[in-house]
Amino acid sequence: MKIATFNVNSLRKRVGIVADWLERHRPDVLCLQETKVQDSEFPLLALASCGYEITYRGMKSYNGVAVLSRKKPEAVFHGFDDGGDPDEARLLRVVIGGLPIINTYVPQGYEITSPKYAYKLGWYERLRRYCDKHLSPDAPALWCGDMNVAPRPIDVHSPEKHLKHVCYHEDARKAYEQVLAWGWQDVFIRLYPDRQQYTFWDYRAPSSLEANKGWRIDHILATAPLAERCVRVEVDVEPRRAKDPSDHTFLWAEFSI
Amino acid sequence: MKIATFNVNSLRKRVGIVADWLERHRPDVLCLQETKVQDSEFPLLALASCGYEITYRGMKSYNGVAVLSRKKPEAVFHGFDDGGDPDEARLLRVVIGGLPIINTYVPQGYEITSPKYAYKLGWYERLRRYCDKHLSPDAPALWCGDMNVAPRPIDVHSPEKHLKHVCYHEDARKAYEQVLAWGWQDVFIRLYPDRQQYTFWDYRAPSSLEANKGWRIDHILATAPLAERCVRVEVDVEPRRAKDPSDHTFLWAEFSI
DNA sequence: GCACCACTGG
DNA sequence: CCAGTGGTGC
Repeated sequence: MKIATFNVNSLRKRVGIVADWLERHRPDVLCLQETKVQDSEFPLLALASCGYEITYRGMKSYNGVAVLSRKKPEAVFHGFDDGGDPDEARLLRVVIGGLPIINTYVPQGYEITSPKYAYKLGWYERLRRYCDKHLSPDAPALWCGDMNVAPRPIDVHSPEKHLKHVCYHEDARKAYEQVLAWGWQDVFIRLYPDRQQYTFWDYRAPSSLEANKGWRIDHILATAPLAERCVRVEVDVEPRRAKDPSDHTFLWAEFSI
Repeated sequence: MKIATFNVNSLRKRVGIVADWLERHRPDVLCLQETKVQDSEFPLLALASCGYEITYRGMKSYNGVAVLSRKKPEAVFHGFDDGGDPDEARLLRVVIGGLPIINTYVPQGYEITSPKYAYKLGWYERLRRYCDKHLSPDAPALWCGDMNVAPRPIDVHSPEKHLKHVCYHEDARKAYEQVLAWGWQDVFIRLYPDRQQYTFWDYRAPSSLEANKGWRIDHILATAPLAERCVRVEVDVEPRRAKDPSDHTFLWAEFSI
């Protein structure tokens, strides 16, 4: 079983990249973030020939998540159900062949002094409670997405420069780790604890890609019984080097199921 | 001698189309309108390999004219010199090998009830006086550009529907004809009085090109001694069918000199 | 840097 | 429909 995740940074702009990647890699499931498209504008037609079931929830301008799967999900859940703030099309949970899969686009947070950062930290707390409510750490489950957190120094270039960055600041890493403590294992770290491999390179730093100044902020996590069966995890850098790329690239994991 | 004109509708977006066309057609002179680029942003580098002298005057957002010529102009004049309103980078006169060439992007006029339309009509009056002042109808001279006037019924699809259109309204045609009366001959009409051939197809009408619902509003005119030597005039529709086209296409004329 | 938005212009 | 502008977000 092959699972992939990709922050597409506008699906309408990147539908060709996504279709090409699906053709070549044929994952069972692809989680997309930052589709940036309202449901009424979702490019279903351009993806139709790929042969994937498509589950999506978007809004105008910002955020938006989608799950493309070879099998039709038997259940679909949109957003948090905690009665709190709307989650702005950042969370999608599907169940496919009995396996729950959570796809998240976690708030970036802007600056550590910003209310947006407090919202990010709170979002992780809500997510921890969401896991408590809907999943069991003892049963197979997956959590994929753009977490906007680089969990370790190795996961960001020049970590010492980014101690106050919203994606590396202590509080953000702790908030993220608190969700992991529920029962998630990062399958990349599990298989390759010493490997440095980024998934995101900022458009703004002109040579960020050439100089490999990136961040590992997109992650695939699994509960213990599934994590044990993870046999391979890869970042495919090629789409980041393509014409008109997203600032992120694809991360995928293979499970012996 | 081959002379061409093209409303490029943003030179920065169309620099590839222009360079390709120059390579294939090698005109002696190409007049461009609606370059929509400030002089400081003019894409000189992207055009450098074509081997043309480049004369230009632009502004932010709107208008902008340029002349590309195989020979360096011995004189260059920007705008009207009548002490009136600034001409907004709509008029450029060069002298190349002794031949005066005027390149104009005539105001469109918006609506016939608009002050912009009055400005258009006045612009033609100023242009007539400009010809009086700087040129002789008895000496070779060229006037090329987007005139925003379809002079005859055959020059617009469904003329009866466009009687109040700023590019076909009686007053606009009269204002244009008053400049012609100074001593200009439309070389297209001169050679092919019955040919229907448009140079502009609106982006907004989705099938304007497929249904050939266009306008002939780009023109090449010559004074009598030069017009007599015009041997061929063509509209090249191909660039209008290219990817990311301008809404206009190239018009060119060949003179036996 | 590169998406998005709303707006203006033709 | 497709340019341009300025603004926001990451």
